Amino acid sequence: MGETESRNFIEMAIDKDLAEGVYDSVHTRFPPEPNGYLHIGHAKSILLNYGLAQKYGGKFNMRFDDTNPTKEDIEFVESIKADIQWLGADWEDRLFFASNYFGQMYEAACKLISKGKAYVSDLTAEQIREYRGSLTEPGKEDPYSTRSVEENLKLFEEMKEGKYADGEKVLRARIDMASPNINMRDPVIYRVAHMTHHNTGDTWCIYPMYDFAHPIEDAIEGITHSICTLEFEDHRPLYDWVVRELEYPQPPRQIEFAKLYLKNVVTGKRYIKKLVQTGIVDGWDDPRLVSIAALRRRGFTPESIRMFVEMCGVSKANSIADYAALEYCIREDLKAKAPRYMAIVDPVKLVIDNYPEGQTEMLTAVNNPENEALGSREIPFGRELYIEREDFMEEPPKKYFRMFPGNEVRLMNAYFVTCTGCVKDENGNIKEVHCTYDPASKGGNSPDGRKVKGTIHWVAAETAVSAEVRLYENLIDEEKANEMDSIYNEEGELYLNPDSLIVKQCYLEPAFAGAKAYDRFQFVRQGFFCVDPKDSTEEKPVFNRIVSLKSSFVLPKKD
RNA sequence: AGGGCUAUCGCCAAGCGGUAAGGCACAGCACUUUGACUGCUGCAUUCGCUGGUUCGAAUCCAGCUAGCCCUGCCA
Repeated sequence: MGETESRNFIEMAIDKDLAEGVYDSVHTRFPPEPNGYLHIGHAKSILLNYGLAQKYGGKFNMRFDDTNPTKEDIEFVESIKADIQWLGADWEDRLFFASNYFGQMYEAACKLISKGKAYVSDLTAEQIREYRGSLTEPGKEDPYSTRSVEENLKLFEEMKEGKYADGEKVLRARIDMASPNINMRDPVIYRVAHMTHHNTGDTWCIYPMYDFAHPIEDAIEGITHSICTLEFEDHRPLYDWVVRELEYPQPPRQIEFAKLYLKNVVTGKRYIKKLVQTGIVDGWDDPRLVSIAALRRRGFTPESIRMFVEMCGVSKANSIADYAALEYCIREDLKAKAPRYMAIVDPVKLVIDNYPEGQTEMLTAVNNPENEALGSREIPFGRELYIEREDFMEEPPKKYFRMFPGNEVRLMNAYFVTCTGCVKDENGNIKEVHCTYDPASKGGNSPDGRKVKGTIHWVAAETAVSAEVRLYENLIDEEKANEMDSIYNEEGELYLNPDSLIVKQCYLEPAFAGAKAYDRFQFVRQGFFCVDPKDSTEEKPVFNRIVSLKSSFVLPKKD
């Protein structure tokens, strides 16, 4: 914790609390409801909470906020745990379930009743809504709010015992029906729900509401700073009311921050579900989505996501980050970590006319010039190679310095070659490119010291490994979305990019053989790729592009 | 009688009364066995608007404006 380091507003609040002795340590938590998959927005919260605990030498808890069995499923518990672990947030031995506190929450509710701060109401959901008033009008007193403490205690116990049907009775906190803050108008804190809970089974038929349960969960675990998103700002007075009325000695403090949104990505569950159903994406982990699982599958590393979250910062202003920033982070992380191999995505054959027919030789290549530790490899070279179609032009524009008739270029890690021309098929499409090589330039340097402007990559035709490569672009038609300033049209349909997925059979050098799921590589001049676990086998890996290098597709400007 | 929050470059974001950090994006140059990477350069006389206080205001005050959130027995 350097003195000069700039701090975000949450850290400043914590510093103040620590300085004033409100707390003597920091204890945070990540409290998801197990009702879906985690996405990039959750990553911010996880990393923020975990990071704060680390920074202040405090503790970080993992807690499932499972107080509503109607929306939750055990299925999500495991996926959430896996995603958080993958991100590197370590809760050590502190994995909790709010549902394990139901007994204490019941006692807490009784305490409130005894203090005259809560009462059982027979109003229906609809009546409660009517009595609540509106944004501009105050609410009306609940006719049942005058019941005695004894009667409330008895009724609440009967609720617990299952004497009442769902919706028949609720427990409400007695606060202020005229409060300008609607959350304070005698909020419901317990409801009846005859339903099997994934953790507590049929033990309970009453369940606490978030506003009541959450502060208790935090207090029980000794959380000091309960960090949540902006939409809960209005709930803070209620949070404070609960911990105060329950008389917790060192109550936690709620601090809110702005969620992380990404521009032009689909996050709505409804939409994703539809995309899965219609087969436009292949699941919740489709690489074009931004769930943690999708990002992992696409090849993002935990480090890159951490970098991205740190880069975005923490504030209270609603903001939408560019996906480009995320891409920068993965490039930054992988550029020295991933081996750089040659692969041809859009092949055209290159024939070296003066190279002996039938001859092959092995050439040495460094795996990553920026990282010696990654070592080197041997690559087969021969008379016939594949090169990238865009690396040859019969009539080059200005400043094009790759292959064109008469031009000499370097085949990366191999030889200097001089282009002699090309062969076309009956439709005028280029079938093969021809050249001659300079045997003295083996390794890629000419003994006479002459230079070449261009260096291109290649794969020997005979030994090339074929693999499927999926080139992913944004699922959303960005041009349209930017123009309309929304990813949805008037009918609520997404502006989809029809070319968000392009599948290609590509030629890879033999070094790719045996690539395993989630292995990451850089295809020289084509970007970063990750082995997609879906449909992949060791014999036949399927590659995903993580992000292209800008220059890969840059052609010389026309003037 | 509505309440809460927010507003600094295309996108994030520092700034906390002393004269606009940084990152992404973008553009240009240099370097290069990846047109990548790297390096250098450029990119807000101005902080939503209008007044006020002050020697001095993005920072303090007042009034506007715009955006987000809140009327679940969801979280």
